[in-house]
Amino acid sequence: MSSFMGQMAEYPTISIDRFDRENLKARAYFLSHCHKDHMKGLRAPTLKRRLECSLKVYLYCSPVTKELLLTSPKYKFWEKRIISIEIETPTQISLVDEASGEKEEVVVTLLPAGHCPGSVMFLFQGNNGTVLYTGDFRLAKGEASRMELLHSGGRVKDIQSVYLDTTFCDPKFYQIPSREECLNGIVELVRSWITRSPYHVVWLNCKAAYGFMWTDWTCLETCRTFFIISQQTVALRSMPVAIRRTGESSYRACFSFHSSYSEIKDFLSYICPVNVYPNVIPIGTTVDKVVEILKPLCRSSQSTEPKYKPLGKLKRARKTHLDSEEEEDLFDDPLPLPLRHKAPYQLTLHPEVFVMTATQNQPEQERPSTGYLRAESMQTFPWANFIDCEESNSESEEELQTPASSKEDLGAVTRHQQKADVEVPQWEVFFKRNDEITDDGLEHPPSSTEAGGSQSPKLFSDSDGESTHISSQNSSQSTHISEQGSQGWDSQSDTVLLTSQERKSGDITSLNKSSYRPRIKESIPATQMEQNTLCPKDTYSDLKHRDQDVKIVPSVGEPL
DNA sequence: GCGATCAGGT
DNA sequence: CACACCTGATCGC
Repeated sequence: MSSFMGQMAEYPTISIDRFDRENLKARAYFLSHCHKDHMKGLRAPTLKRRLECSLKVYLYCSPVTKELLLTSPKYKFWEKRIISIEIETPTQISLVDEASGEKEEVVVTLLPAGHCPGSVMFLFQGNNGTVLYTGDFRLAKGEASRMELLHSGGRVKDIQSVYLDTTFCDPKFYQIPSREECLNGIVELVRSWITRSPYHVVWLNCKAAYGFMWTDWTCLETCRTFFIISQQTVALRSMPVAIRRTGESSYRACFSFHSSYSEIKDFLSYICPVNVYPNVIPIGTTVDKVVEILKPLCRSSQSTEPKYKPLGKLKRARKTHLDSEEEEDLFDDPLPLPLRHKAPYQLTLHPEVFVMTATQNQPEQERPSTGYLRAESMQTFPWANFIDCEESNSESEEELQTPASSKEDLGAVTRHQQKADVEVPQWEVFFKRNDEITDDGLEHPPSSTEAGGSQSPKLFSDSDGESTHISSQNSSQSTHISEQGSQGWDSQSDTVLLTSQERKSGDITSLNKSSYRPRIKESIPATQMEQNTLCPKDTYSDLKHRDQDVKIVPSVGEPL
């Protein structure tokens, strides 16, 4: 829970992620992402009144955040007062005091934060120095080094202060399975199930409201948070897959939308600011403890170090305080580094994946195996190798198969897929079923005859029943930017069934491609064009880095 | 009726 | 333990 009060020391007329109290006087508002704890006061009558009086006050955020925010009618009054800024596009903003006319210019750059859809960090540059507000972020080791706009002249920018997401800034969260590890684990688990037959489907039971306002698989994004408990962290460090079986038919994925302790340290030591301010004080720790951890990574604690160091040296220096094993490769490239995001940004996976057999026209006795999904099995599954997949399943997961499918030979999976056209299960029935039993919490499976022929009643059983699901390690509540709550959304949008149709249209590994790929100086969307005026790069005289294009937004009252 | 806050839940 | 919500109860305006 963010304890950031909204204002930064260097630019106190700006308010970020807080919209109450002192922030009601801000000259400009910034929203890093659409999570409620970063939106305090955003729809309060006091702020609404202020907007009506102060016509020059705007809210700046990413295009995705704007869309998400305006999805809720409760925030519609912001519609004409939100200016979306493209990712990685330095944009000049005028901070005007409406009473005195006093004006201050800042350049803000949005950098992907990897926390949830639309989430960004804000990099401010102006007369009071360069400051970085991370919001909530999950960045893998080395990702800061790949952010071009954090660099200038081949080295990291001179950053005065970092306002840092310290949610897991505690050694007990030293390592958390990476996005990629988690994703790979889930993808393999899903693959191992759905490739069995067209009737083996995966039910993604999504409680998150806005993970699914997109329409295809490449946007499997939710804002649910996964995290892991410390004891399991240790165990998982040796595991290639961040998934473990938690019940007869349930799996849990260890994942976090916040950077781990080591990732935080990696990030901060790379940025090496003069000051660092924790945005979050985790329960059980104190500001002092967090600062004690972070301060040594700041410039002020490294008096012997020159203010600027070539990155190559920085990289080597990092190893003195980071006992990391695998960062060699990440930092060997000379700067400015090309953007080569190995790990996708903003790719988040669904918390709960119900794996089940659509047993229409099939006998029902699928039997999920018990115990852990073996890490070794996962490892031996090449991405697009169904044969290996089946071999790995042959023992422990043999019981998963229906009698019908268990009789099939190893090549049957492919044939199944080819036959899917004529044997596709009636997915509508599942959804309908789901709707009907929603209030019962899936406790009461429909009769097999209702669902059509030999439809397995266990299809709708609870997670400990015959179906299988993957859920978070510590199930967390989903994010609803809509004030309507999840009920405000079609219940079908809360669940997604992965079927053979999807398998045909695109390999499941396309999940891996759903990355947000930041582009520098990308073309401006029409909406952006309407709002922002592109101006020559040298118009902002205070800008320290004239080699970068800067967009200027009309923040002083021009009708948008 | 509304918002703020808290407790308890996932 | 930790997130980011949810619902429901209570209180004050």
